Amino acid sequence: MRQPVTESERTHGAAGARIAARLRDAILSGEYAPGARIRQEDLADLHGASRLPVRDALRMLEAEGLVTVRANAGAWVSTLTLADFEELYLLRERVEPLLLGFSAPLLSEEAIDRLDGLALAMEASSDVEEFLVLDREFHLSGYAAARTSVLGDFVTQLWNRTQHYRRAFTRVFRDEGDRSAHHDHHLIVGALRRRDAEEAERVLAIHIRRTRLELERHPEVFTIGG
Amino acid sequence: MRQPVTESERTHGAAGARIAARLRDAILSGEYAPGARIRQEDLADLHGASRLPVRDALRMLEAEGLVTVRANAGAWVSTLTLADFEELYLLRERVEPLLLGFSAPLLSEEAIDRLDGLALAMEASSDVEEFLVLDREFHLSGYAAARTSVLGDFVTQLWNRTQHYRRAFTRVFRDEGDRSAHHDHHLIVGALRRRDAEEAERVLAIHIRRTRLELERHPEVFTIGG
DNA sequence: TAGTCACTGATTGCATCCAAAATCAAGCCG
DNA sequence: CGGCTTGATTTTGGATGCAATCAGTGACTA
Repeated sequence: MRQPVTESERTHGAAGARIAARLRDAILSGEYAPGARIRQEDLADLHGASRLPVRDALRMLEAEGLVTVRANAGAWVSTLTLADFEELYLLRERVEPLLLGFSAPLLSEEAIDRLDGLALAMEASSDVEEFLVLDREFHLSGYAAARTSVLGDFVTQLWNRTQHYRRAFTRVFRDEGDRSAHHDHHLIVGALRRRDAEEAERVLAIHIRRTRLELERHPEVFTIGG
Repeated sequence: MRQPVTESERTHGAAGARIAARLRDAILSGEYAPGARIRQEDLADLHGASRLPVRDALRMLEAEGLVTVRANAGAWVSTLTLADFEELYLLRERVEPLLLGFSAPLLSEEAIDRLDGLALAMEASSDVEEFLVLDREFHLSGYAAARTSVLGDFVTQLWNRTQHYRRAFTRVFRDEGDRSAHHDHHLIVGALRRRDAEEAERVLAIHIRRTRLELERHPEVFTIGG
């Protein structure tokens, strides 16, 4: 009856974890589109391994919601309906402020400076892909100081699941010249700097909600993979 | 580029899923204690299968948080620290009311009658194990009408992860003659019957928070597995 | 005597092979 | 001519065997 030491260790076989990491990046970068078929043997050949660690990798990504597996049929990159997306954003709206509450008091001044820089860089950025990277970096860095065992990973998974769809509708919203997102970001940084975690959480919740509501006016975004 | 039909299908190999289901039940029923070692070959022999579907099962349960796997070392039934438990209850406090909000308007009158019956049965129950079953049934039945794709499963996982520790401290709290939990249950049923979802959500949040706060006064419960 | 190192046993991880299930296309029947 | 059934192909699922890694024990040295 020996205890597993700590959560943060490599929990899986090296090969399986490597393949999972690369496939995850490929999906998040848009290399694999939602709905795309994933064949085990292709991945095995690509990584010079057998199909067994590939199966492990697929199960890991399935657990993260990035991949959908059907018995005796195969694996596909997960797709979201509009309802799914709204559900995930309702979750984000409730969970991310909680995580920020854990992180806020532990953020160093330097970390807050970096968040400020990211917010400014986002405003200056004109490239959608760059904006997506900066936005993700801004939010996840804001949570990075939190010492949680499940919350942090869960939030990252929520971001990963919605990544491709964020890409799709960011192209629409940015052209509309919506400035409120940038405004929110600066409000959050300001609250964090004043060590007013409650205010930061409040603005974050509104920030996430705003995106969801805007999306409801652009349901055509969800004609992507389905 | 063919779509996976629907979420609710068997997504895994039959053998792996069967083993996972039985192991899950064994863990939830307390047959395996937190911190207990799980050997692949034992499970394989027990189910008359090879170690391969067993590994699949372990990965599934790891994804659900019930099992902790370390590379080249083995699998253990997950243990929780007091901080972990509080984190999970903070999550429940935010997520379960959201799920109840999805379910409430879709609950039939018969379903609400059943909830009422469960609440009464809990009050009458003197056996801890029976109480745990009824409590779980009460809550999860209350959410059962929700047509969600991730929220419902997530909440079930939160319940499963905390199951063993609920068992441990329920023995303590019940002896103290705390009646507020029963009071909450009836308030929730009443609100549901009046189709006042907001009130039901509010009471549910308080109900979950109360348990967390009570637990903070009994940290000795967490001397269980580690 | 306490700390370190090497060795042994046990357990997991991966590769190969075979079986089972689903997909897809062609042929058949209504 | 369209829908259904049937068969071949493709792809996944599982069993066995071997290699790699880790835990635990004992002896050796300072």
